[in-house]
Amino acid sequence: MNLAWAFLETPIGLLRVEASAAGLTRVHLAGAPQNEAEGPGWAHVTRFLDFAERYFAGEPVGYAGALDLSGATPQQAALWRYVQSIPYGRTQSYAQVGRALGLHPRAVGAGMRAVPWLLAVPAHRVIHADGRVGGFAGMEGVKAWLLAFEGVNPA
DNA sequence: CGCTCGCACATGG
DNA sequence: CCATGTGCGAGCG
Repeated sequence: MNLAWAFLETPIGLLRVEASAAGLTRVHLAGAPQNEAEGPGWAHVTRFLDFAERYFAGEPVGYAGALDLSGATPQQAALWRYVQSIPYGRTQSYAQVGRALGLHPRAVGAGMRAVPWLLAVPAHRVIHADGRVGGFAGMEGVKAWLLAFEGVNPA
């Protein structure tokens, strides 16, 4: 697959944004920057960069561009699409998401773990039913930072 | 109250 | 096969 990518310095670290012609394929924290690569998905990359810059500037925006779901299972696709609809500054528990989609709470956690896109799919807005932040692929600090940044009560 | 245990689902290593 | 980004109910101090 011919991919395009770019890097963006943000308050939570260096972000690497990657996309195919179908949409974003990955958004994650990278150690060191590499050369950018334009390709079929470049438009998706720039669209995300625009969103990210506004997000970190404090605007209550959400990424509404395309995501490349070619590698996702049906459950993941449904779950991620649902999570993408959770509005800025709001949170929902794993159980709530599970009830909305007919999935076991634990299955929701499993699905969230596999989210390939930081920010594009606001996985950080899904927390424990009792208010605890929960895990975040080994980066709980990032999750807590994002929630605080959006003005969510620390709990 | 607070802590532990067991169970249920889906995914990735 | 096993350990997760969980929730809920039960049991025990």
